[in-house]
Amino acid sequence: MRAASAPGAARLSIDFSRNSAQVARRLIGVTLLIDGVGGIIVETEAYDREDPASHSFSGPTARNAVMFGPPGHAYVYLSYGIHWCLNFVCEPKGSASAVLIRAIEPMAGLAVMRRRRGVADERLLCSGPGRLCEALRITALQNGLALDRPPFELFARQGEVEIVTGPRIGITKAADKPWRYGLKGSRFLSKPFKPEA
DNA sequence: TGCCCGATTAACT
DNA sequence: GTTAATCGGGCAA
Repeated sequence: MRAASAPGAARLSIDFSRNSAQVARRLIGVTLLIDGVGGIIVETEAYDREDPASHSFSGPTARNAVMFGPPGHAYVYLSYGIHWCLNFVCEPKGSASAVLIRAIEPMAGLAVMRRRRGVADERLLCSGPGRLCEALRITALQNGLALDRPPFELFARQGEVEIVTGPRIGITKAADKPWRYGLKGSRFLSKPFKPEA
């Protein structure tokens, strides 16, 4: 991955040559910008080909083709006929694994996001996969684009972050798998994590 | 070709 | 807590 462009910004330290669960964990705290609009990733979910809940479970199709391609690219799909969802494709290549970006903490372009979303509450701008795609204007146009060049920008997190895990949301298959990752205590999660036992 | 369902959200009761 | 909105993918016929 090439470093992000802004002067003085932390160099991107994550890569996608790992399985989706590891990438999902490492993405928490990373800053994602699209055309300069975005914020800190606070919630992700992992999917791979062995996973009955994954789009890639039944093999390659026109829709999920990007998942079977090289890592470090964006897989965007339409959910429930209404909402776009953004994923990052991971290694190992051919595993058709990806990480769903479920929520970000808005940091840049707040006014633009509010206009696109039609809501003023900061916590409702990007707290959910469909919401953040509307705020960042992600559509099928971004499907298949590389994440290491415009309009995408990724910045490594500043320090260590506390990460919580839990079952994924909105699925019926393999719903017990704890492949949801979140930034502990974040106010911008799409749903709270169950407190640790 | 038709039918069912979904990695969601917002507006209800 | 429940449900409508809304449409493309995937599978059966």
